[in-house]
Amino acid sequence: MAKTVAERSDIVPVLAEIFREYGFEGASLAIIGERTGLGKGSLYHFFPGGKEEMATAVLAEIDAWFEANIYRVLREGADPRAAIEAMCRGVNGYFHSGRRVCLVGAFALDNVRDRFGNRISAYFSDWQASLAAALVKSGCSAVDAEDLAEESLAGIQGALVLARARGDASVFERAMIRIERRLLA
Amino acid sequence: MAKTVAERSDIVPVLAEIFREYGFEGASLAIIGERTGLGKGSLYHFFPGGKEEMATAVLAEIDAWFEANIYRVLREGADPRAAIEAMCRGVNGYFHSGRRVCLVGAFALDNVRDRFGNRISAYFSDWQASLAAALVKSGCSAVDAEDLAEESLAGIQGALVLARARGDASVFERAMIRIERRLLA
DNA sequence: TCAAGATTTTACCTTTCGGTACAAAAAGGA
DNA sequence: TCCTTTTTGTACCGAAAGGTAAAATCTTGA
Repeated sequence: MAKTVAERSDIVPVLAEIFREYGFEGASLAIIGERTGLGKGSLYHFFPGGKEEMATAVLAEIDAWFEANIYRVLREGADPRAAIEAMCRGVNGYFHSGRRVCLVGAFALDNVRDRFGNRISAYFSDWQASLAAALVKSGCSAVDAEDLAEESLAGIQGALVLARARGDASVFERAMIRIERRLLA
Repeated sequence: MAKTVAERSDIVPVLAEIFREYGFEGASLAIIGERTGLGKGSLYHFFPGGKEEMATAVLAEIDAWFEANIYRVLREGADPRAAIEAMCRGVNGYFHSGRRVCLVGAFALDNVRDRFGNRISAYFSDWQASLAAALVKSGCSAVDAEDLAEESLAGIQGALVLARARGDASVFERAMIRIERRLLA
């Protein structure tokens, strides 16, 4: 197999950032080509399915990152409180303290939701389930854990919306502090 | 002035629903024409500025609705606790208990945010300010009121994202109950 | 009734969209 | 080396996008 000048795995993060900035429909092949430095030929060589396959790859990578860095720690970490703290730190870093948008959330509000419905739904389900698991380990009842996890996820997503709407990332940082405090209470 | 068969004011709500469903870019003139029953000629007669003017009109109408039905009551209502309860009821109705998306929030995450930045930003600022005003009247400190209002708005927006992502409107209803309880505590 | 304005129909324009075809070019292994 | 496979460049396609122009039709007040 020929050595790839540009690996598929190198392109996916660039695609992710493009989709975050322009949305699925707004990310034209012209923009994608420009930002990745790849012509249509190369793009369709790596992603024969076109934009849809690109977005699927991006969502898969996001899913893998959260699974490895957030969900697994929450589910399997020895110290649940430490895992929750790590989640808050990790999430804050991932969203660049509120300056970066959640692609999954943006897709959920967009009309592409139907196309990627399963992945979008799974992203939040997995997150909520693993967070609730950590909360149960730290002494919560199962019902309270589910409820608190759901509230926290909504708080995060909403804070990202608000931060972006007002052009003020500090909204997100304040939200994360509130959420962490409540999760550890 | 000739009697208008279809008033501009009759079209705006239809446009709003279209933008909610398809987003700004996704709402093509073909779809708009089909759903409003108006040809391009009529559309450009009422909205010479094209899609941009349509979206501006929709945002203005949303703003007017919230000002008349939510913000004003919060600011000027005699009983702040009753005003907060009315807000929760009104918001729950407006978003169809979570089955309807917040257009302003969706625009905020979209790449059209820059184009309508002022209106998007004002929507949330006005909401937060009026809610905080009601909280202060009900005994909150100014700082706590701002913080609690911000948290509530984020909770609402996040719940709309989650409800849409999981295709489960009950997420939103649970969130509204939590938020109302906390606002009245 | 009739002129003036408001509204709609129809046809058309340019640009850009996602996607395809295919040949040229690299790259690697034998 | 040379043959195979992988990767890229270029040209092209039909469809759909947003928008324009102007004639035709309808409404209404005088």
